[in-house]
Amino acid sequence: MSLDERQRRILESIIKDYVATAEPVGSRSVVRKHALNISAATVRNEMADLEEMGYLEQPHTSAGRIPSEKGFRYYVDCMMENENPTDEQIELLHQVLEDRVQEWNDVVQGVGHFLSQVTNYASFIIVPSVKLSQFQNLQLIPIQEGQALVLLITDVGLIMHRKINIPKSIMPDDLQFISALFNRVLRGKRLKEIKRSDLMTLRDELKNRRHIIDKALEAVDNLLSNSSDERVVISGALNIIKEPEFKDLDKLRRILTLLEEDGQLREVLPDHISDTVDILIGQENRSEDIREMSLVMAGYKTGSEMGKIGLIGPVRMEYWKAAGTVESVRQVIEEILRKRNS
Amino acid sequence: MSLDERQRRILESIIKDYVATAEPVGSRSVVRKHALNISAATVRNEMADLEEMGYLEQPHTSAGRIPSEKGFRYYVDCMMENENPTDEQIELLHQVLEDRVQEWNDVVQGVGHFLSQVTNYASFIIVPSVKLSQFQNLQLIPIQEGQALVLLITDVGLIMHRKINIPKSIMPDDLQFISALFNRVLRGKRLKEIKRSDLMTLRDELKNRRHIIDKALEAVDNLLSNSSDERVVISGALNIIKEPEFKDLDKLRRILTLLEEDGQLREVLPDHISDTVDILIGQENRSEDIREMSLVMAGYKTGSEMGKIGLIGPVRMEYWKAAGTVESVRQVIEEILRKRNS
DNA sequence: ATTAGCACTCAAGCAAGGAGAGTGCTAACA
DNA sequence: TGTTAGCACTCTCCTTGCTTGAGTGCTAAT
Repeated sequence: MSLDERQRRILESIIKDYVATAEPVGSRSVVRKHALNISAATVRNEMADLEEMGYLEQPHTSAGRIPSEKGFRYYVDCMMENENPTDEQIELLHQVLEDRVQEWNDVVQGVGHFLSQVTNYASFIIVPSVKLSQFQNLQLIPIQEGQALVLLITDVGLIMHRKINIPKSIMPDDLQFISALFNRVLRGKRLKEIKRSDLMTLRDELKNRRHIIDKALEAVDNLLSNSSDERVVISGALNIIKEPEFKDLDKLRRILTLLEEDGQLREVLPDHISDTVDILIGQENRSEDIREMSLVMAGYKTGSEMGKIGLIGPVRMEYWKAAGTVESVRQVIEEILRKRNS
Repeated sequence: MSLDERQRRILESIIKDYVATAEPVGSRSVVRKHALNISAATVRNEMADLEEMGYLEQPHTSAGRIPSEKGFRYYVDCMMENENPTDEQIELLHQVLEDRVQEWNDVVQGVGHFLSQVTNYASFIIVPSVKLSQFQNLQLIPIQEGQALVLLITDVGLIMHRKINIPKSIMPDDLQFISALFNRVLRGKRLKEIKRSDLMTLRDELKNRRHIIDKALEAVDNLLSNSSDERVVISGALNIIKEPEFKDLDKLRRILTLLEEDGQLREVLPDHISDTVDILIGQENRSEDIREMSLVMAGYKTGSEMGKIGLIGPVRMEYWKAAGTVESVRQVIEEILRKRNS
């Protein structure tokens, strides 16, 4: 059932051609472009065989062949060599990110932009929920008469804050005392595991400063409940408008909506993450809605949790380039995260 | 040159019909739908007059009429009554924003979402640059062994922060001292007016703590140069995909790109802001790129600066609804800002 | 001033025909 | 046995011409 060398070369020719042009590929153009020493007729015979085996298909009798999803899968699994971004591109990415190591949002933005720019596909980045990180440190900081800032810092260095009003009678020392109290009770807990009951025990401990404690509790509660769940950031969604497979306005709208509407993409991505590059082609996708798209993605480790980056494009995708880019970017991200946490 | 009552009613009929259906309106459907006591032939005569005056145009001889941009302009200026959102909708908006008053980003998000949801057009919000606000307060806060947080607070209550490494020998008191120093020099300056020279004088003042000062200076410098300029946030860009005038893929792509690509929309908007609702129809727009779109927008005051909100849609727009919604939302925003700064 | 009637115009939709690309099959060839 | 040239066949796409229907402008009657 496996292919001989000539069949593989023909399959590859067809894939490269079809990916580039989005047109069915005829026997003549296979010999013309790839100068194998065989005639078009021979290629036709091989193509018929490849079709029978399911690697190619024919839109209609008198058209050329296009690779089937099985054909792409075979190519990806058995023949493909990743095409990495150029050194200049990687350099560029580093430069863009260098200034922003501290601003995780900007990093994500920059990475997404890079992915979609380089590949011309839509990119996505999944950032693990803040709620999975741990409470490290809380501080109440006086900022002006009658106001204080509640500052909450997590183990991965994320900083959240909220302003509260406080009675003017409260002294900085009081604030420090209260901060310490918070820290004692909450340190090391995962944010999502901090329950209202924890906050309540806190409240009971210090009856005489009830008012300010309440304010602080409220702020913390608010911070926790407003802190984002897993976030999905998408870049370059408009790239898909160029693909001829979406010249149908209705299809286009469905896909763009899927990409733009918050959370919709998340529904559609597989849960499993490996730390190598995963590729899902067309029908291999779990969800109906992207059965005519392909995914190329990889996981990255941020502390104890995993995030994902990836590309989404038509089945007729430059998998080699997509996979190479995703892998390179994954490495850069992990490097940055290492730098950031040190 | 001004229109008599009957002409106005005919113009209105045609506008309402055309906006609803995107099809040229014939004389028959004018009488049918709006039961004036006149015949189609009479309407035809009036329509010919209106066309001569430039309020209507005819795509081709045997089609109905469509309103010209001049026609829309006349309607907007002389006949239109705003259609405000329902009380439930306004209530909804308040609810959505209530929890988020402190998180300006979320407010902007929510407002944009509301605007585009209610009107089915793309919305934009321009947030004035942080750099225009004033330095109010800087604090250096120890967060763990060897690390401190530089906290910068502006007059409108915006909080920026950056982590720095510090020698372990530095005590909290040192940090406070340095903070005070910063505050003395910088208080009240506009962020964008803080020059490197200011920072340098600071540096010279305190030679013996040079190292930590340098770190802090670097952090502040970094915060200032990375703080965003005027920001443009767009919501519901995909709404325009529904409009039949953009069934042409190429047009659609141009507009969507304009909307999605950072900063492109800003280029295209007029600089002038009034605090009532402004409407720009098609060719009235400064920029070539949106000469087939219309803008409905208004300014809102945030402290001493002005921001803008608005809608962007096809010339065939429900101006009444757009204007009503923009105006209502403007009021809600100002209300929120008032609450927030108090 | 309004209206009915009618000839005229034009876009959109449909069918028929030709061109072109590409196939599968057959028969000849190494 | 594998390869190749040749040829008839198929199917899409494009063009052309025709028909249909909506809507107009003009004229003559009210």
